[in-house]
Formats: sequence, structure tokens, C-alpha cells
Amino acid sequence: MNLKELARHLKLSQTTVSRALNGYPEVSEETRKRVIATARQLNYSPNARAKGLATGRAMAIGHVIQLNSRHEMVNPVFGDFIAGAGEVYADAGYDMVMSLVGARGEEELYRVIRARGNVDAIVVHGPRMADERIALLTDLGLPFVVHGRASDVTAPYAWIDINNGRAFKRATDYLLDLGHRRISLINGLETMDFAHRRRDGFLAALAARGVPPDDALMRSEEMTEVYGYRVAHEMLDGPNPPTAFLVSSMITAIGVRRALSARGLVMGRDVSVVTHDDVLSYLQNGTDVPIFTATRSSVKMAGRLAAEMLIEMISRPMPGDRPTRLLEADLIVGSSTGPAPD
Amino acid sequence: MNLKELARHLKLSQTTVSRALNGYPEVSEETRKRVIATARQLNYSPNARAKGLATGRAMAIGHVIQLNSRHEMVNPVFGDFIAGAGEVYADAGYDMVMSLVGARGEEELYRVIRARGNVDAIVVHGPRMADERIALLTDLGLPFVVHGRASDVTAPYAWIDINNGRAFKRATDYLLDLGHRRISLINGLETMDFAHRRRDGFLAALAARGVPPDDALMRSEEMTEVYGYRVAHEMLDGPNPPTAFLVSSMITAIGVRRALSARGLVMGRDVSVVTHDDVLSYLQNGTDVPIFTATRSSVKMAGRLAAEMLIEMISRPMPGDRPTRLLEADLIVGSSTGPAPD
DNA sequence: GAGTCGCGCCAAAGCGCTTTGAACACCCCC
DNA sequence: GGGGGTGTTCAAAGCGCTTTGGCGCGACTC
Repeated sequence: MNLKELARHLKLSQTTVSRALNGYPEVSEETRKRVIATARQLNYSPNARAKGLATGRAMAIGHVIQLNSRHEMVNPVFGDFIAGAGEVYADAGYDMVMSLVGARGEEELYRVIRARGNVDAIVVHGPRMADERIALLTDLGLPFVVHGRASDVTAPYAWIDINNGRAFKRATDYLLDLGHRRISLINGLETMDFAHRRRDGFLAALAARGVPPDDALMRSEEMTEVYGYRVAHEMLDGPNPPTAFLVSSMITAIGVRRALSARGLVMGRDVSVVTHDDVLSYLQNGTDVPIFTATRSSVKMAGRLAAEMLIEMISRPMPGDRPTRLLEADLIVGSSTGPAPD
Repeated sequence: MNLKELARHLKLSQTTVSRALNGYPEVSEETRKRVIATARQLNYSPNARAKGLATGRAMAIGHVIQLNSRHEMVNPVFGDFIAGAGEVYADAGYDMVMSLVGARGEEELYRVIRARGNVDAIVVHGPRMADERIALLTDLGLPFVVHGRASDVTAPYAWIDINNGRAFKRATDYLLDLGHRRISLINGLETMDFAHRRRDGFLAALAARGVPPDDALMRSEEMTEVYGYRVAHEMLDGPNPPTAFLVSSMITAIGVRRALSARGLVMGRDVSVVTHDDVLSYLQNGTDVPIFTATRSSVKMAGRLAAEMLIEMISRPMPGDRPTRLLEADLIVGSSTGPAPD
């Protein structure tokens, strides 16, 4: 069933039918009702490609997942982010199209995406410190929102991010207040902008109290469970073991917990752990009392907001419009922290 | 840069340029080379919508994520599945388009997808026992592959699945061999086909040894971490506590482990745990020695295979062709299991 | 009653590509 | 020298939609 057939059925022109369906005023209410009813009855929905070709809009938004070339991992955060974004897209009639790409060939991919025109805009995931994608996309004139920021990029661009620096500063302050002085930072890859900011927050808090940082207590890797396990063991085996861990992801914190429990240490009594919690749906941080003391910010909500920003940007484009949104993370207290042991 | 401009540049007709780029034989090698070189130089890539309109093919594959209406969760398995599928799509030049939908309105969505024509095929996720989607999609003539199976559907359809029944039977046998008689099954939602099959495998193993099943030891819920924690506590508090847990997901097993450790029980000595391991990238099951004894099958690999099946199906369609693929799960022994305590 | 206006509708062009059918040039063979 | 390939190119139609630019008609104004 296409427009032509539908029009023939209704004994109307394609023009009129099209206008009726798209809510244009120059068609009588009566006709419109009749058209809509018949369209529904005959199960008509317009062909997206033809519509896109005619309007120049794809009604789709792209998400490019960059697979870490070494590990080819999909960050679990991603699932919740697109769940949030997807809801908004669905309501607004947008499709979500996903492309995977290795680290190489990403520039090419963006050019092709632009030329092929099958998305109207893009969400940039996992920005690095100096992310060339931002300049490239600005150049290409493809609207985009960055989930996160790129510290080394000075030109304006649209982004949504949590206040990573502030969150990790507060978390560190909290541990310092509890008397901890040997605090380990188990961070994500510090080529990632968010990890860099978290480290800055951590260091700022230490500096403010005159606690010297210790390189032996700072790590930066992809945030898997086994990473947390391994590093926690290593540090606790070291000459100057930490009394507290500040961890960049729940999954890694679970690895830390596993190491503690293997050593017969009780979390919150012998060793404290604070983590960042993205509020992933399958990995809720406990129920009434949180398992982990955590900096918390829902990544699903971020997805929702990013989608809203993007749709706003493309539906009423204003030149030079680069909305930004900074979300504060909550600091929630769970049972994984306690006073530093003597 | 579009085809017309490119043709003008080359002083050739659109026809010739199109043929040259698409590898048709009726254009001289010399011309083809010249065309390809110029196209690259001018950064030309064909507009996907126009191409799709002309060819009738979208070069895109749809994934419909059904949000569980109560919880709105995105199963973490999903991320790895699409990572696998996405690699294959990228190589074959396909896009991946994702739609979210609540439980209601799913039928409508498939009709619209079909009519809008922006995907050539679909992957059906999370099949239920009697899944109406299969009949619907068959009816609509939209090619699809089911990730999993639907036990109550008798008509043929394409699927890829792991042998859930066999895997859970083997896992149960393994626990029985270790002397366990009170084994708990912490399953996923049994409206889901995979969960049902796992239960069947579990019960079959018990029956074969004459061990009567105990309803108090079987649960079926969405596989979150807190679910495992809560249920493990409940069962261990019960009148006839289990000596072993068979768990449907690593994340839930982590919850079980947390409960055990809170009770001062040592996993593998006091209580045994076997889980299913989807080999999620951020949740590797230990390194040298697995943490959990597990039935193991990579969901990422399943994604890859599903994508290959689908692309094969749509690139050379054969009527009535309904490929199927059954993967066996490995049973790997980790340190979470041991002989039943006396 | 002529002119004007707005309403409701339509025919046709155009979006950027593929593909059909044909044209043209060239060569070979009898 | 005419017939038949063969190799290379092209003009134009068509994919299903939107949108421009009318057109006819009844209602209103003076």
C-alpha cells in the first residue's frame, strides 16, 4: 500500500492525501478524517526512504560505537544510555541507527555517514581528551551532541556530561573526612576525558588537605571486573597498602570487593570502597541501604536528555546553537565505607 | 556531491558512473578506474535513501528491543550481542537500526517497520514461549532470525540458540555428581523461552537421579544482581537450605556470592554456585581459573552468527529457507563448586 | 454584477539513485 | 560491402514521497 494506491482508493490526489496525513491546513477537516481513517484501515504508513528523499530528512539519529581496538568491548553503560535515548526517539518518531567502528577509519565513517545522509544527527560517545571527531563533525555540518566532553577542545560544541571532577572531589573528601590518607584511585582509561576529570578531582581533594598523591595507588585501565580484582590484590600486597579505594565503575568495584573478600577483609570496616554508579538497570546498587558508597548519576537519564537536546537542535536549527548540560552526581552513602582503621 | 555532479565532472552520463561504481561489466576498466579515483577524490558516497528507493533495499537490519514494561531494563547481554552483529553488518555494508518498544504496541511497530521499509530484515530478541511475533513477521514477509526459540511455535522459522536444556542438565548433573541434593534454581523470567528450557534441563537431571524437585528452591525473575542476593538469603534462611545454586546469569550469581559472603559462607566450600556465563566483555569470569563454574557460550558470537545468517537470507533469498543453528555451551569448572558438605 | 478572496483540491516537478532499452562505434567475417 | 557481433556509452523512466504553483468555485465586498 503506497500513497498512490491510497489516493486512488479515496478518489483524491496524492497531494491532498499527503497533506491530510501531514496535518497541513489547506485540506478540510472532513476530508482529513476520511483520509486518516482509510489510511489506518488499509494499514498504510509512508515509505521512509521516499519520504526522506523528498524532505531531505532521515528521521534517524546515529550512534557510533567505537570499539576499543584491543579489547573490542561494548561498555555496559552504553545499553542504558541508548535505552534512555531510544525512548525519546520513539516518541518523536526517530529511528536510532548504530554503527560500529574500530579506532581506525572513524574519520572516513563520519564522512560517509554525512554523505549517505541516513541520519540527521549523531551522538558522540566516549570522548577523549583531544577528540578530533568534534572538529570533524563541526566541519561536516552534521549536528551532534557529545556524551561527555573533550577538555582539549576549545571551540564550542553541544554536550551533556556529569560533573566528574566535582563528584570525585567530593568522594575523596568524604574518604579523607573518615580519616583515610592512603586512598587508591582505580580509574578508567585516562585517555578518556571522563577519567581524566575524575583524576583531577581526586588530586584536587588530596592537594587541598596536603596529602601527597602516590603513583603506586593510581591505575587507569578499561573498567572490567577482573581489573578491579587484580589491582586491588596488587595494591594490598604492596609496601604501603591503601585503606580505601575510589573506583570508577560498579563492575570494577565488584572486582575489588571480590579481592577483599578473598583476603578475608570486610568492606566498610577493614577497607573502604567508593565507586561511581551509573544506575545500570541490571546492576542496582543494593535496595534500601546501598551496597557501595557511590557517586551516582543515571546514564539512562543522560541518554534521554541527550536525545532531547539533539531533537531540539535539528527540529529548530539555530546557527551557532550549542546547548550544554552539566549534571551533578549525588554522593550516596552505603555500607562500603567507614572510618580508617588505626 | 551527488551522482549528477560527479557525472558532469567526469563528462560521463549518470548511468555510466553508476555502473562503474557498482562493478557492472559493461564499462571499460579504464573508465572505471577514472570514475573510482574521481569519486574518492571528491568524497562522493551515494545517498542511501535514494539508493534504497531505487533498489528497494534498505541495506539496514532492525533490532527491536522490547522493554519489559515493569522494569524498563536493557539486558546487558544485548550490548554484546549487537557488538557481534554490528561487526558483521559493518563488513557487509549494512546499518543496524534499533527500535525500543513497550510490550504493548509491538505488533503495530512491526507493521510500521514493514511498511516504512527502512530495514530489510529483523532480529527478534528475547522470544517468549508462545511468541506471536514469529507468526506476525512470517505473515508480513519480513525476513527475520530469532535469537532463541519459541517452544510453542511449530511453524518453521530461522533461529540461533544455545542448547539451554542440555547445558542446564549437564550443570545439574555436575552438582549431583558432587553429592548435592538440595539444589536451587535461580532462573530468569520463565515466560522467556530460554528460562523455560533451562528449568526443563534442571528438572530432567533431577528426575533422572530420582531427586524430587522442591518448589521452594526455584525462582524465576528478571536477572538482576539484587535478585540473586535477596533470593539466596531467603533460601538459606528457609527450613531446608540448598547446598548449591544454579543461576541463570553471572550478574545474578554475583548477587548470590554477595549474600554468601555476607553470611560468612565460603563459595565452593560451604555452598556451590554454577552460573550461566554469556562471556560479556566487561564481566569476564576470572582469568586463569574461572571464578564461577559455568555453562559458557559467547553471546557476542551468537550475534555474529545471527547477522551472518540474516545477510545470507536476504542476499540470496530462497523461498522457505529457514536456517537454524544450535550452539552447545561449554561446561567450565571454576572455584565456585565443590563436594556437598555432609 | 464585477471583482476579490480564501478554501479545497490537483497536476507535475523534483529529491538522487538504478535500470531498461537503445544508440553508436568498431571490428570481423564471408 | 553488408550483416552480425561486441564493447561502451547514453537518455529517460521509475522508485514513493513532498511541495510548488495553479485552478475552480462559492462567498463576500462594494
